[in-house]
Amino acid sequence: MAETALTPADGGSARSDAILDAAEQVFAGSGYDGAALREIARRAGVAQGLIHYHFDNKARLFEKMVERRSGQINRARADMLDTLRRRGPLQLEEIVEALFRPTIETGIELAEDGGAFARILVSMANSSDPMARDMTAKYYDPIARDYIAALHEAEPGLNDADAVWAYMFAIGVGMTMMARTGRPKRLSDGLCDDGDADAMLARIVPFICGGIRALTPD
Amino acid sequence: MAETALTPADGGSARSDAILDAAEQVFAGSGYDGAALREIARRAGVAQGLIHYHFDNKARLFEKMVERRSGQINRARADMLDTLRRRGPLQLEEIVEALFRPTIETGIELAEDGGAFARILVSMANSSDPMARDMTAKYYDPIARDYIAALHEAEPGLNDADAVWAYMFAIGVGMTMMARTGRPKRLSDGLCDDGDADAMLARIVPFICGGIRALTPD
DNA sequence: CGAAACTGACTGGGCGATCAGTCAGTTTTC
DNA sequence: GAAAACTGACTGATCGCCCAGTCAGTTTCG
Repeated sequence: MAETALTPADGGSARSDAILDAAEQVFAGSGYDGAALREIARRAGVAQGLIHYHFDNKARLFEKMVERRSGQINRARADMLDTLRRRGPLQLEEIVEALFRPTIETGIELAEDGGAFARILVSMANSSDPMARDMTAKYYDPIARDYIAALHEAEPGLNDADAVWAYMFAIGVGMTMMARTGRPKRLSDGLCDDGDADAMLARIVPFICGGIRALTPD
Repeated sequence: MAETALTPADGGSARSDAILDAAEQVFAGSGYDGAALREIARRAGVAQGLIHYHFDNKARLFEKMVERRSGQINRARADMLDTLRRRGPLQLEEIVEALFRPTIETGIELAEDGGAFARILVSMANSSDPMARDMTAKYYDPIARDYIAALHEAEPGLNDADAVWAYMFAIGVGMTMMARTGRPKRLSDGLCDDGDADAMLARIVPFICGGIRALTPD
């Protein structure tokens, strides 16, 4: 199918997806409160009422958007961890790589996505408001527990509390990569580019692994 | 002076400060777009119009609020770095400690502050919107460059780009501490408490230093 | 046909901003 | 030294705008 405007003939789900895509862009650009449903409808090429028809209200639209992408991402993360486990004893570097790669690669197939969902994730992860907390708990805590367990396997010296801290700190470092603020470029006078996910990952993985090993008593 | 309501007789600056204090709480709780000037005025015990009289508009109020606290914090950070330098060759652990302590300690003298400004900082640091970017650049980039230079002194093997990455990653880890999402407690079934800044700092410092040393060729 | 998908005008409410007016002090005037 | 002029801080009613959400009516589909 070519890049033409969607019509009802394409079925409800195609236009639902168009709304979710637009929502991702607008929420990423303006934040939850700053985003306007009118703008989302405009970008999706759809009447505003259709958003309410498919998703009821703004909060549910946001949740469905998170549910869709986090589902893709976390399935990939779980698969990678599974593959690594079958391949042999878990290595710290592999775990950390598997932790981030699905997030930075999801959405890339969409033209000019610009890591929109990753930026939404960043603001969710750092927010203390109830909606963000509940959605993080619902969609990201289960996979987090898997990765914490994996850290434990790779570094048996790590105690229970420190494995959780290690995971939290790793996520914190990962946010630096996902937020795409342009600050590294500014601070390094052009040397560092936070738009190049692969280059960043090559620095982030050793940093996090070094950090975790520093928490582990020999 | 006792804890009575402020009146115009106390002079404009006392009530200006009350507005800035209230703004800190409300912006921290609801974000920039979610915060209502009406609510800020109510908390400050002041007419809404007074906010516009003193600060013109919402954006300028936000900036003045950031200016005030970041001034206190970054003066303390610069002083600590200065003291360390005079004491002898810079140690990585000392630098990282000096990087975060002023932020977590500022505002604590205010009763029940709850780290409001720190939470505002977190959302600013991770946001890619122009206002956040400009304010980070204006109020935080200068001190960031000082600390990047300090990392260079403590770890001469670190190249220019990696020193910037190291700083960015360190800030990312620090965000975990400032955001106060309650997630560590949830993921550890109560073991980890992100409300205890000192306990967190004791884990964060070795983690970051281990990470930086992993980036440094021997 | 009936049901599902969809439209767009509309509503009520909350928002940031405006502004005429009040008032306690301070300065100027005679 | 007292009346007059002026100042800066402050209030609260109000304005126009934009928002999320509603709904009666229309189109499309099987």
